[in-house]
Amino acid sequence: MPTSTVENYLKQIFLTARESGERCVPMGQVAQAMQVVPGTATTMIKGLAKNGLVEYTPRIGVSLTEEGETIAIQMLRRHRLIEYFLVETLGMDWSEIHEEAEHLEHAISDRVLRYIDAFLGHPTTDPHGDTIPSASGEWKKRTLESLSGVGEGIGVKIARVKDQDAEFLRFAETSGLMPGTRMRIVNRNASADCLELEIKEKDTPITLGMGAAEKILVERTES
Amino acid sequence: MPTSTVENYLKQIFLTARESGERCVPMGQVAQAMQVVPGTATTMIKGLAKNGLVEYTPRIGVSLTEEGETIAIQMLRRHRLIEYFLVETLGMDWSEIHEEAEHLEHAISDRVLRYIDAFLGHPTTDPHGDTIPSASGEWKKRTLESLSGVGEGIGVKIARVKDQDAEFLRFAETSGLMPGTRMRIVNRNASADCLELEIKEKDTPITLGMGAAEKILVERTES
DNA sequence: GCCGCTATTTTGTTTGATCAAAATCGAATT
DNA sequence: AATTCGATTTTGATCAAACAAAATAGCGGC
Repeated sequence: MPTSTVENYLKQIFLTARESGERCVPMGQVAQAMQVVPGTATTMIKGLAKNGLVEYTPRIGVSLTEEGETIAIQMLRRHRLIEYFLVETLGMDWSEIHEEAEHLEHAISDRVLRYIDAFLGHPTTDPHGDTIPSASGEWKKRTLESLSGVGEGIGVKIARVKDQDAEFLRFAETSGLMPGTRMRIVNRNASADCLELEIKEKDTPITLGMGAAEKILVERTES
Repeated sequence: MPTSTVENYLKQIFLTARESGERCVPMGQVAQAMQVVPGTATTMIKGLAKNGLVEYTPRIGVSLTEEGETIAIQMLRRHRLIEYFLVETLGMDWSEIHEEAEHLEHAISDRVLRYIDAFLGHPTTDPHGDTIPSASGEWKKRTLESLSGVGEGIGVKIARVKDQDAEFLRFAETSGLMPGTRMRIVNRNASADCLELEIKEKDTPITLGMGAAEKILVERTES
């Protein structure tokens, strides 16, 4: 059984690779994602390579093997199922669940996870709107675009909120910026670096900086 | 924050002390309860003493300080709340929850535990019939006797099943020997070392060896 | 082609938890 | 009192994960 640290490294490599579009992730980024000094990452990765979980090329970077990727995807599944559970069943606050899930995903056995999955009715997306991989490790992708790139007058539905920062999530929640929310871009002001939104069924429009808008992924509902 | 190993030592000392009625627990018993070699226990306990969680007298044994006891009781609370949750909410099997709870009790944050407690409606006893300490660390004691000591013809209600062994719990469950079950001792045969029981609202009587009967604690319902 | 910057790797330590085996203490038996 | 046995304590080693700081490799600029 991999330790929780190993699981985190694999998950982080997977996420970073997805983010950058590259299969191979340089050591520096691994270290940064894991919040450790570079030397620590090198040592760990050499260990993972010895166990066949990653392929490691010195001075180039690291990529997941089949086996490593399977574990990474399972970790994502755990994380998201747990988030879903904390919000939907226990009624926890959207902004406080990430760190809890981060912890719990390593502690919960497959058995308990199966029961939770069944109890929840096998959900397919978590409260952030991220897809929950199936037990066999597959998931459907969606074509999403960032809110920051959407033009004036376009109607969209929030699909995901990328940020994990509790502060931002609290703000998003109180403003109603959650997955599923439908809205329209009223005004787009590039020089002021902000967007004005009108949330469906609410009257006060919201103004959002581009930095924040970038973190919100949407699907178009009308063009 | 104490590590999970520290928490386990404290819990085990508390439980062993309760069991034996002595405040002070000899090292050998600590080692046995923790399933480590005696030397390991000595080293750990010296560490706990340095942190003010236990009082340690070499060659005599160890006892909990105020602070150590508080932590031990909180661990019991966590353990039992989690067991309750696994059985009542997720519908897990009575025989498989102990080891899960053993694990989870160290992983779940106070915050999540509070939510679980509220979700469950603040229960006061776990599925084994053990009292769940309140958040402030108190609990009511009951006067229980072992089934092995009850005379013929007496009606009793199961209050607790002491064993944690999955095999035994499975047997107990399929036989209907669970907390709350009412029954009567039909026959008591000291030389055959067994008891014959009649469970209320069932017709086939059950025969139980004294070893097993000892693990079942009951309250009298008639005398 | 050499210089120096940055990213990476090496090396040496630390901490927590464990084991194995050797040393030692205490009490019961002779 | 001396002996012996069982329970404890000490000692020395290991393992995983981390850090700090020194060593090094690779690449762009001159």
